[in-house]
Amino acid sequence: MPPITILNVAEKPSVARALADVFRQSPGSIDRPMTRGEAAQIFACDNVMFPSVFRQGDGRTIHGPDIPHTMITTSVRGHLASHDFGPQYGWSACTPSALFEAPIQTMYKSDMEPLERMLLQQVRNVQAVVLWLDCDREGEAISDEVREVCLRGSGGRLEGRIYRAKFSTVLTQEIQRALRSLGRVNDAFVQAVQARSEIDLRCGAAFTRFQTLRLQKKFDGFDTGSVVSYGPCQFPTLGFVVERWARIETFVPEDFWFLEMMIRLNEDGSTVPGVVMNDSGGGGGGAQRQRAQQQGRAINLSWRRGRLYDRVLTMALYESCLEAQEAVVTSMTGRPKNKWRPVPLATVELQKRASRYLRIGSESVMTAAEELYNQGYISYPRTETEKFRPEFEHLPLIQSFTGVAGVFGEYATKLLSNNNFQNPRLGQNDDNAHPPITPCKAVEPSTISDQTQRGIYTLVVKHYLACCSRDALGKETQLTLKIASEDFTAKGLMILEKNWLEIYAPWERWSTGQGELPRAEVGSRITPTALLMKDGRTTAPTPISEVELISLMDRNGIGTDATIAQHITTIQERAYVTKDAQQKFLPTKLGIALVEGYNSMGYQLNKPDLRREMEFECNLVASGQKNKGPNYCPYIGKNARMLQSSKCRSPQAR
DNA sequence: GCAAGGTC
Repeated sequence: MPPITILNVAEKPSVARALADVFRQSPGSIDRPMTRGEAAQIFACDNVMFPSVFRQGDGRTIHGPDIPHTMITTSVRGHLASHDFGPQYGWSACTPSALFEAPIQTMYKSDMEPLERMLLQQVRNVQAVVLWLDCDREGEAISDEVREVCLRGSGGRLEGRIYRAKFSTVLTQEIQRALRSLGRVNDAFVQAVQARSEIDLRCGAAFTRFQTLRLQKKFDGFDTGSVVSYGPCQFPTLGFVVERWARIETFVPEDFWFLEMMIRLNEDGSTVPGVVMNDSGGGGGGAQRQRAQQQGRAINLSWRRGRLYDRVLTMALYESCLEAQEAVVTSMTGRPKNKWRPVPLATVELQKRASRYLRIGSESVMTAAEELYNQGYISYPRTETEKFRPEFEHLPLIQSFTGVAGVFGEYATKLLSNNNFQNPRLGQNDDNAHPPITPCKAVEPSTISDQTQRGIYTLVVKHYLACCSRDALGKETQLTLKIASEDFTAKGLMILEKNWLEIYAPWERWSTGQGELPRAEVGSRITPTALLMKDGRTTAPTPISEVELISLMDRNGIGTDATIAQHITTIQERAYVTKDAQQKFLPTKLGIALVEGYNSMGYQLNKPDLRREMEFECNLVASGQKNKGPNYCPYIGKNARMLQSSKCRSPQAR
């Protein structure tokens, strides 16, 4: 087979650049100057030794021997196509529920048109196309969009010559492997994404119009400029905020009682003698107790039962303890305890940690991270990956930090000496498209002028160095005493080696409680210096924090790592929730009214279940068990029926 | 004037 020209298309410029670098490194290849079109960079390289790609008569893809190809490499920027209803389905042109049936048009928005033109032009001169879009479901759908444009541009000439590469990292070996095992676009994945997209558009637009128009009609002076939007992700997000608020509103405080014990022990573990509990002050007891109270170390023990909501019962137990006078040491344990270093950093965890440590909102985190990524400070910031590939070279990266002044330099130097470096732990998730979020450039944070970016960069570096460190080591001692029928315990920790906690200070600490406890002998008797019955009252939960909100969304599959922050911003922009001075979220009247309005009609739209059901259905489509046919979606049916139901038609009557 | 998903 003669040498051919192959067009390689990536999902984003960074991957295109990395791919082009791999092609360039092929021995004997001849690099052509990069052209920068109006839409994207286009890299060209002649004489690249790679497997020849072609299709057999039966449609199967096989690879031929390595022969020199010309590789043209470029990228799109996410989705090429967008979808909307036609002009005849404008706001005033139809009833909202008509949107469940209305035809949907595919178009290329103005910012994507130049990319479309570029692809149309490039395919004229190539004999094959390889799609290097991210290897996730959304990437498959974008592959389909690119494929469609390429077929159109080639007038069908490239039919059967458009291939899908499956790769998880842009490294020479992986790219060669991918070229030897080229496949086709997975149509089931594409259908699943299209189904999800169509449902989101139909439901979102229909309900948004319904709510907006209905509320405008119903309330005088309703701000006509604002939209009362509904979305399958924004609504459950609002639901989490309202749910917490409702728990606070309906909270009823409860009284509780508990016992507390204090003892004194000498550091060698021996008991402090002569302490009389419950002493009335008569005789020599008072002076004796005073002396004893200055000896040894005071240790607080907490009640094994925690708390009781029954005063009389607590009182009875308390009295039995007072009567018993003496406590017996029932166990004394000391065991090594480690505090594990974190797993490599993914997007959602970055957002949570930035909120917790730096009080930066998730949307600002992503803006700053994006900017840091564009300037080459950190790796791609939108990833689920929590494990490094085995070939990742940690030592050179850590080495690059040894030259940085300040804590980074000092810690990196330490990490490289005395075998301190440890390969990072493997987290659970992997999007098979990107590495975990990692620093790419070693600098002193003070050289970054933007405060938010500086904070995020510092966090990424500290987290990475912590990942490459040893676990923190400690020794935990636990002392248990029994008095009458009741058990009391005290825990103490001694930190032996801080390791990763050293670089993660001051954000991460390890509470040592009362420090290492003196070793008391099992069976020895101790008279407490105090035994108290205390009371307390349960307090209402606080409004939901951003960290909690992100966790709930993540756990319930509301949004993705790249969109969670956007949904949180949306419900603020729509004036459904506000953020208070403590960075906690409270629903507005409008937000509460929307959730409770649907609830009172019997529709739990605030719950994440609807989204989960829909994702489940889409998974069936992705695995080929279901079709995205005309009647593919009970979700749409359910929602259409709801909007057409009498409850939604005449809310005034209710 | 609507969604959520990519990416910048």
